[in-house]
Amino acid sequence: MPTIKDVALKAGVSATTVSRVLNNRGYLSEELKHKVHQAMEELNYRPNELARSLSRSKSNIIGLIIPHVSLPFFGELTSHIEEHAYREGYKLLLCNSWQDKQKEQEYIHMLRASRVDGIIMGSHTLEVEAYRQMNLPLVTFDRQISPDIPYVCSDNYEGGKLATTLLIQKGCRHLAHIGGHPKLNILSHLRCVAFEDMAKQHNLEYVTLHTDNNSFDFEAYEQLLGQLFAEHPEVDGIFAGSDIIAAYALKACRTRGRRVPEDVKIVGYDGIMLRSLLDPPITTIRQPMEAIGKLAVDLILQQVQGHSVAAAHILPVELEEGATT
Amino acid sequence: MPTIKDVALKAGVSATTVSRVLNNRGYLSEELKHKVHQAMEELNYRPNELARSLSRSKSNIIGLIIPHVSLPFFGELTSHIEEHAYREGYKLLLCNSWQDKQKEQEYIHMLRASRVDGIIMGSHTLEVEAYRQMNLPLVTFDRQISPDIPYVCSDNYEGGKLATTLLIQKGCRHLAHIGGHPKLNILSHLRCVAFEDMAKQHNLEYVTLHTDNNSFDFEAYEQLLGQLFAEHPEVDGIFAGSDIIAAYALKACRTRGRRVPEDVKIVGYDGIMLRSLLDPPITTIRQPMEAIGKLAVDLILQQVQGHSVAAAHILPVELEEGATT
DNA sequence: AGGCCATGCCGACCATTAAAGACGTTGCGC
DNA sequence: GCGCAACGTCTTTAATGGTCGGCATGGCCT
Repeated sequence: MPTIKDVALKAGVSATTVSRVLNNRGYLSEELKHKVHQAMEELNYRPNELARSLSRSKSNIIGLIIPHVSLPFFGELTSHIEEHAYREGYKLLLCNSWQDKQKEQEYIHMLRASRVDGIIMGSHTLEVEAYRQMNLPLVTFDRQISPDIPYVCSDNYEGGKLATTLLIQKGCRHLAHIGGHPKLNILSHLRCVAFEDMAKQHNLEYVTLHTDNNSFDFEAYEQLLGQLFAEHPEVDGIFAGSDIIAAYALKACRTRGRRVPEDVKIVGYDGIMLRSLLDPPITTIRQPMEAIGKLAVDLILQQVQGHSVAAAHILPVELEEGATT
Repeated sequence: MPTIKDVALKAGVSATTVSRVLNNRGYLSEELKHKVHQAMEELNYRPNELARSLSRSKSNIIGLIIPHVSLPFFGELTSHIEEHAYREGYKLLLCNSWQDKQKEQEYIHMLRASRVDGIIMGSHTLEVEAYRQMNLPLVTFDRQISPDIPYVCSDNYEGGKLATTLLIQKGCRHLAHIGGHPKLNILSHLRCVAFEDMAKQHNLEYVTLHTDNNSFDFEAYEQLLGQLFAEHPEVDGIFAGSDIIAAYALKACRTRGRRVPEDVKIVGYDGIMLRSLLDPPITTIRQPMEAIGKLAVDLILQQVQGHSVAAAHILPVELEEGATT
């Protein structure tokens, strides 16, 4: 790989001058620019980003820690984040935490050592102190860590309210909610809170089920649904914490001969693209994933530029009716 | 962020000694090691990977270019690649090419500029020359670019054969294949070739449909299936080029009142985890994704270490029967 | 005395950037 | 018409944070 010196030699100027042409800094004659550009092309030169990063103390890399890219929601979110980051001249270092405390901590260390300019956290298993200590631009998704760390999330409460209200309005009298995260500091838990509030408000019976570990285990979902139908056969309305869970609910209904939406109505959450391959299409609360991804990147960039940013960033959700209600 | 000098000062030794402790080089007394480690901990010191990379001319970063992480197959593959890379001390820079020529080229430039140690390509829209020019450890997935660039793929022909044979054996007489990539140099096209070979061998009628652009457009799949059922209502066996396409096929059958598997049988390809949320579970040809991911990483590492590697790496597939056959 | 062990010090090196300096030409004020 | 600053253009030097090799310096052991 040619270096700046090779270019300098070929163009008959000093390395600094090449650097100045690269960055368009200071006084540069047209002739010189041309000469240098030509030399760069002939050598197929690309400036070494490692050296640039070291010199400028800025890597233009954003670290992304999520539970797992292969989860549809996080896959889509990652796509959007990557796209906006790239558009702004940033690269994305991907880390799958598997929702594991130790992995998450290791990744944080690794990203700090790599001098990433900021970290977007979609996985949060650690204690508050661990995040505050890292002393780096940070944005979390769906968790409020402390008043000075910005977070992005969808309007979880409103989403839960919309979903539950729809079920009630469509005539459901025995409601159930199945969610993934029982932890209170995870904002998605507000979906559950809203569900319970609505059910109480309408004096309806309701059940709430959660996976006990903080994971995204597909088998756990199947088990939970089995449990739900065994213990509460009267349930006629399910608000699922994600579209994936909704898909399992749909499958569980079909297996047990419950017709959807006639006998049981189902509402999901997220609005992942893949729901289009389910049949019937599920009703869901759509999160604005693209906006979330863009905002997460922007909040990192603003912090990088030294601006202070607001803590709460709650984006609106939208009810999208399919054929399961 | 503290530097090696800060650690040296705190421990009362020279920076060289700290570097020696870091890299376990030369003679080091236990006492010294302890002293230095303590200083590092107290300062929460992490060596600057940018500086190390620059100095060693090795970044320990692998670039991954794929069409899109949010496609389930690539999401899962990415997960495995990331996991194995991390286990070997490598980081992963993620690039979604959107199957776009220009983006792919830009990403290649960017990754070279970032001095990644190697590139895993799961997206290939460019001409052969573009790949050969990059002069970097490279591994491609599902495409043979040239005899000296190693590639990893599943046994596409065998997979196509297994799928088609199963359909025939189960009594299908009017076969159809729906695939995504009509390009011949993409190895997954062999699935289609095997399909046609088998159909001919058994003297059966068959249709082959492809999306015309080289994309993964979900709507195109739906359209294609509509076309298939309109023009060839007699079709009773579908070999889909992916599980996603199979899911759409399933949906299309249901919409049109064709029972699966009684009237139409369906076999997919890939074996993505998400197929477990489909109902009925689809029969599929499972690619060993974890092995593919691991191998791709290993092939990069071997090249990094200067070993020459074999070109072809074809991993076995497995037929997994669900309830769509 | 010679060999091993443990550390320090110096400088080159990686590729690039930032700040300051050099140098010939002009223009301006007095 | 002389001194001096400004100007445009490029170069020199130092810094970024770490690695690495060589060489020097002791102390301890045999």
